[in-house]
Amino acid sequence: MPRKPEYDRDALIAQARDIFWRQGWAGTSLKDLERELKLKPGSFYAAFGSKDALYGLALERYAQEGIARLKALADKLGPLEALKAQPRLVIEARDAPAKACMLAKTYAELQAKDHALAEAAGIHMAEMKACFADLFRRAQEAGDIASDHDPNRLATRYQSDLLGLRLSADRKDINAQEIAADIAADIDQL
Amino acid sequence: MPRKPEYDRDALIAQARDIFWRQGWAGTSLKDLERELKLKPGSFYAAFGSKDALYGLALERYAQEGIARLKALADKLGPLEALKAQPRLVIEARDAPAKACMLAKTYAELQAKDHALAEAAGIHMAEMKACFADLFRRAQEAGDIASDHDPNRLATRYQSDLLGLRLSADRKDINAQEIAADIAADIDQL
DNA sequence: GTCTTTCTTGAGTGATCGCTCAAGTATATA
DNA sequence: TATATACTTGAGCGATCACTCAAGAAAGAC
Repeated sequence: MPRKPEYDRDALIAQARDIFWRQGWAGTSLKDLERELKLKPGSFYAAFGSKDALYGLALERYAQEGIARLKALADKLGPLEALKAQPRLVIEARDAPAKACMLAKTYAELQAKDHALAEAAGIHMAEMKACFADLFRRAQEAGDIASDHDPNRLATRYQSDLLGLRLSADRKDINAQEIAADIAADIDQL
Repeated sequence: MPRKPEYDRDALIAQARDIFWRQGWAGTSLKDLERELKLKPGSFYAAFGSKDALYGLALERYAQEGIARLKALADKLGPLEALKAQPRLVIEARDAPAKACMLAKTYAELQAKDHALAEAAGIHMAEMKACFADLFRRAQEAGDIASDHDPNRLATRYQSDLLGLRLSADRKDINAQEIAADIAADIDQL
């Protein structure tokens, strides 16, 4: 009976994710979103409810796609090679709005205020860490990594290194390729 | 002839640094600063000129003290042991308003907008990186690190690892002590 | 004490923030 | 074609943003 929306909700969430990813939470105003998503305030609020709600959707999308990409990589290369390839891949993504991780940026920006979005980012980072731990565990089972390492500890260090790499990759005076190569080389030493 | 200000400018800058460090640039309003620094708007603007100007002073103070602390540590322990101790020290600082590096937080928050403060943060990070490179070079000269490594590359990776460590240290589900120990252990492998 | 200079105070500036809502418009059903 | 049901539009809401400025208070110079 009624008319259908003119926008593609999924595409708008992806677009919002890129804007938030680049500019952060406070750095993105509703004016920015309205202009980029081509939505008037009324449509925006009918579609998403609030700026925070849309940010939450964008964050969830970001995390889901990140995990899906990692799992696809592991299916293709196996756990060890996936872990070695990931550092290079995350900084080489040409169409990404920023090198730094959106989860880390969100957490860093909003944690001090105990914002719900910071908590959500933390949960997503923990999920990602669990994925890394799983890959390390499987690499051990495959005999590619010595069994005397704790996979959770390896994953924690690995994720920390990736966050640092991605932060550094946004700087012009940094050769991120070298860092990525060094992180990958560390995995071969295990 | 005139009257003297009632505030201690240096102390105010240090206090502002802690607030900005914790809450970020957009996350800190002038109301926040006025309340914490106990300055009315008039006095605030007479003393510092603008929110950005004070942030710049706070950032410079942060960077200077960080470098001074590192150099003092190197004087006390020597270059190799200083590099090994630094990861543990930065996350153990109990009175710090945040574990994450203020330079990195500033850069991540403001880089997308080409804000002058992001550029300043980038310059300070480059200075810090140069300090690390100097320590690696001296550790090589002392025979503590194999001479076939490029000290600049070691410094880049080391700084990246430290940034990741400090970001991770603000999370509750992370054992930052273990990451710090692993970073220190890596240096012994060189 | 008087004057001069500076600091302190806080009401108030215009701009922007996230957000609301009533009116207008388009479309699927009857 | 008529009606019901959404979607679209944009003026405008109160709150907060960074910031200003005129008036009052305090302290050294004389």
